[in-house]
Amino acid sequence: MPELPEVETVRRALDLELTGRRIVGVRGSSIAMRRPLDVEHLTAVLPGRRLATPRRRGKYLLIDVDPPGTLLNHLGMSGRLTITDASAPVLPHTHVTLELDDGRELRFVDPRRFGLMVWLEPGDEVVDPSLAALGIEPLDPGLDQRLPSLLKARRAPLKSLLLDQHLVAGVGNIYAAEALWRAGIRPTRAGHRTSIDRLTTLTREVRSVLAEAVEQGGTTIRDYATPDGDFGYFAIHLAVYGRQGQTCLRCQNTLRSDVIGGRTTAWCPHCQR
DNA sequence: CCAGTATCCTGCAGGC
DNA sequence: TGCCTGCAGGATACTG
Repeated sequence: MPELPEVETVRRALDLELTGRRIVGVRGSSIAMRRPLDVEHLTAVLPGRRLATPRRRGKYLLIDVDPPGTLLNHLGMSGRLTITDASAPVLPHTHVTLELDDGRELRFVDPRRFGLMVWLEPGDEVVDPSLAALGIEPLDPGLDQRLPSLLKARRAPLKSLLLDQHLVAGVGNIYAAEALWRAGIRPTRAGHRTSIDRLTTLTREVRSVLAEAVEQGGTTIRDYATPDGDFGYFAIHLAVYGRQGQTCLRCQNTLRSDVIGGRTTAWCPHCQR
């Protein structure tokens, strides 16, 4: 579920709520996830350390602690992080709970187990295979300069290329569809058959749709980071995602949907060329 | 190297 | 009502 804006929103909420808190205990059970979850290991290393300001890379959350080390998290499709009082009921599929020194808990819930929570020693970050392979950070300067030529060099559909985390890190199925609609480009169009001008437009729309979504999440974050609440996910007003069969907001034609690279993609056949 | 497909897992909506 | 199927906002191993 979560794409870059949702992960960034969670990151900000964690920073606001938990930075400076000390971890006093870890609960959970080891289980197969995208990488094996090793709760014994987490229990061995985390207690006594304080939460520092978390970082984000693509859709990965890097929860730094002091003394230094990092809890690497990915929410997959169904993952959630919640801050609760210790007395709050434990949801099904709660895999890891960090007990904090103020009586609250940070819980990682992930029914589908496509997510990830692993410990990184200082220095592990640069060699971690997932992190090391990530492409451009879409909100960093340099995206405009680098992404169009990367897309131009590939023959796959632009929709698939936007989802490739090795090229640009953080775009998922929703925001890829939205950026293509904003740019007026059909999602099946091959990278190498698109002009650099249009790829530049697409690149700008990728950044703007992500930035807007982050902004919207950021403006309401305090309401969501309530002590017993989830961090909500924020979707900006969506023009195409999930709207197949409905009217295009730009040209009033009917939006359709196709499976591209195995992922359902809604788009407008009239104004996306 | 690149492009495309299968796969991991659970929950839920929709059809019968 | 219950059962079955397909699909879900992700990443990656594998095939050709």
